[in-house]
Amino acid sequence: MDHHEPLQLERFLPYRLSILSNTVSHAIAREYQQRFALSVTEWRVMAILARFPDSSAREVTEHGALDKVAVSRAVARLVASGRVSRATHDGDRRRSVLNLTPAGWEIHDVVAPLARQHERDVIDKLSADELKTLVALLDKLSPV
Amino acid sequence: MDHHEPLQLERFLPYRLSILSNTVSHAIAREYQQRFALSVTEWRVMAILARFPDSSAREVTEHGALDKVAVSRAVARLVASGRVSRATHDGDRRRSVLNLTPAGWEIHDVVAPLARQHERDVIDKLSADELKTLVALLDKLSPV
DNA sequence: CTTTTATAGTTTCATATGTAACTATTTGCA
DNA sequence: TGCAAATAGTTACATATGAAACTATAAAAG
Repeated sequence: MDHHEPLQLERFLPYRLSILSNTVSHAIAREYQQRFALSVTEWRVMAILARFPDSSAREVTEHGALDKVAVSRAVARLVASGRVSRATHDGDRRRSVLNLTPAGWEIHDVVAPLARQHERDVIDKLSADELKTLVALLDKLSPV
Repeated sequence: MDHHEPLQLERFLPYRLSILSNTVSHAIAREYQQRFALSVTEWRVMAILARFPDSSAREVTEHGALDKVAVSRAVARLVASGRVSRATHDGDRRRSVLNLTPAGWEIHDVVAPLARQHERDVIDKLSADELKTLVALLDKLSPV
């Protein structure tokens, strides 16, 4: 009585996405991990603060779909290493106001182009139209 | 002299992929994590063994783009909990021959449909044509 | 007001993970 | 043969991560 139905992994979407995403993120991470002693989460927080200055920790978690504990820890390390400044929000003393410091921007300005180059390596496998289509499809799938 | 170029995260592909992938995988994992005391890696190994019986540990790492240490540990736990059997390969005593046990198949036959349902929840946001297109685009992007 | 409830963020603890070093076995080749 | 190099897998260590409990502050309700 053998009647199992294994997942067709090679066509299983969550699995495909996971492999692709990990491969790409990992490739980018290799470039900055040792060079700047920067974890993936730390870099992600920096990228979010570059794009959305004056964010609170919670806003960072929302922008990045990150865990709040992970953000708390990454921010602590980034503040300790002088890459991010932390102030208290006027009018709500629970909230933090986070920004890249000049040292943080310096790193950002090196890593961001590396990340862009890696993205380019990936998307160069697609035509302009295909890329447009892919982004549109991802928009449709996005939980947000 | 302020001339920084933050990544447009909301359009940055690696970032989009990572968020989507994490969100989907996490949603699936919630269902089996506590219920079967099964980690994500363990489930992934089980799914691979269901699809590719008699795999060695190395073959599992290749099919799943997983780390060999992660696989070694997951297999150890799965063998300990009686969900996977491990034999030695005839003719190469370094290699293991891994398979789901009946207990492993029982869990597989519960979790696989859950995973499929979650995939469906995601995919249902797309038309049949759109899904076809997405899979084709992912094929193009895939490192393998 | 002042008490309850919600929110921002941190800390603690147990577990997961990655890198590098290690063991065992096999293969290649002098 | 027999020894160097490669391969399968494990172990050890340091670090990362997630869930739950905790602190501090703010908002809402009575």
